Amino acid sequence: MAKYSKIPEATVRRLSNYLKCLDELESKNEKVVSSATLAAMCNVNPAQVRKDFAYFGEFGVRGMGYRIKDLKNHIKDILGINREWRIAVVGIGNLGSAILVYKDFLKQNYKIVAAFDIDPVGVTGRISERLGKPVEILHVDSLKEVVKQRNIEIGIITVPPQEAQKVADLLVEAEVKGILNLSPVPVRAPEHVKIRNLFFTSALDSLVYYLSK
Amino acid sequence: MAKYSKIPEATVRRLSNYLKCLDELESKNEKVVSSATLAAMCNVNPAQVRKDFAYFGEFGVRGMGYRIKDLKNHIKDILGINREWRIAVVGIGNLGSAILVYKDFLKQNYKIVAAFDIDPVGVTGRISERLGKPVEILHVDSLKEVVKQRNIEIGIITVPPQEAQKVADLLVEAEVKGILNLSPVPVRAPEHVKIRNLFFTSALDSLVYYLSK
DNA sequence: AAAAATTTCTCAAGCTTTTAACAAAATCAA
DNA sequence: TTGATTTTGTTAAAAGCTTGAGAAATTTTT
Repeated sequence: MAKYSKIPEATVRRLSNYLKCLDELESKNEKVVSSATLAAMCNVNPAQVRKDFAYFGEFGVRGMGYRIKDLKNHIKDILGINREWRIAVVGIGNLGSAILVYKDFLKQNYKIVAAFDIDPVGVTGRISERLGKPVEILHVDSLKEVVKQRNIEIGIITVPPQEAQKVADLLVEAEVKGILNLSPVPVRAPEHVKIRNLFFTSALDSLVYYLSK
Repeated sequence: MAKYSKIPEATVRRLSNYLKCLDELESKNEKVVSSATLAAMCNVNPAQVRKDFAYFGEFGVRGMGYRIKDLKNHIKDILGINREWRIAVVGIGNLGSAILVYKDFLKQNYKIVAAFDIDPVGVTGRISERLGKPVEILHVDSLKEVVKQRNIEIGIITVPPQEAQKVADLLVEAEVKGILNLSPVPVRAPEHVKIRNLFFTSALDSLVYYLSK
């Protein structure tokens, strides 16, 4: 991991993607995969696949390919997702509650260990009803305290746009390390807190750009 | 628009982002913005901002900057979002219903004109109750027919992973032009149908990669 | 009206990323 | 065991993207 000083951001994105494709292969009981096959699944160049892995070591077997189980572990190690990450969701509206019960998180090492809203009582009934079991939703006022108590490192923002920055500030104050913002406005934080803004409309915008030609 | 043959994908992503920041400026009653200011808001280099626009024409005024209103229109023209895009959402579970009522789509020219589920009756009650108004949810069996009737060009997939590819195939058959896949597995389609896979866990993966160092 | 200041636009240099090509190593077949 | 085949890992070339610097145009100041 010292051989290369800088890893392209695109490589990181692709690693996460390879992982998804490896899951797919594994579910089809494949044991081994070549860079060519994986590349085809991910719409990238086979040389790219090999190069992406080469940044971090030698994971393959020449003449054979990559053992899927091993490769998955290597990628998880690289990404840092071979351990549990404790997450808080802030804003339990439609999107927030969708995230709360999002099955895919459970399979990963992402664990939602707290949910906050400005109206926990009003919201709790609605959510619990929908889930068929009670979910503990706390008032945002307790965010700082609870985030620290529960060792939460990541916050997911699913509040309305006008509240998004305020919540981001709260999360920063509570000393989370990273923020995933799903509200439709960009939020900002000091250098030491990493932010990912994920906008549905941006995904559509870029899709539409390519449709329009 | 003939000066440059190929536009970097990163430029397209940034254009969509500039738009978000311009909205923000406009809401603060700003009329004009310089590449320096916009760059700072978007965490990019000012030269990058100017270059991104230069691909498509001359939108600025020297010594002054960019008129926000004009610039927004230019960007919308470039992206192709200055007209209405008609969308179908398939899979009205938690995430699907969140998307259905997602306020940000309404403000854009993205219009959800159909919703499908495998169990429209069971789901309708739940959704309508939550929205306080009845929402028409159709059976997936009618997808092809309705997509054509209603001139739908984009499909959003929010079904469980094991159904995702099937739904993608259905949408392709119904001749949509593009697909936004929010299910947690990659879906594939023939060349002529554009796909955007948007995975929550991928956003977290890349966030975590940078947190782990 | 002229000078100073500002800011875009353009060009080219510099840097990064991707791709191709090939040597090296392992597997597979005879 | 040997030879043929496969497929990785590596290097270097090619392509692509970002950035800096300066000319050109506009605004602001004097």
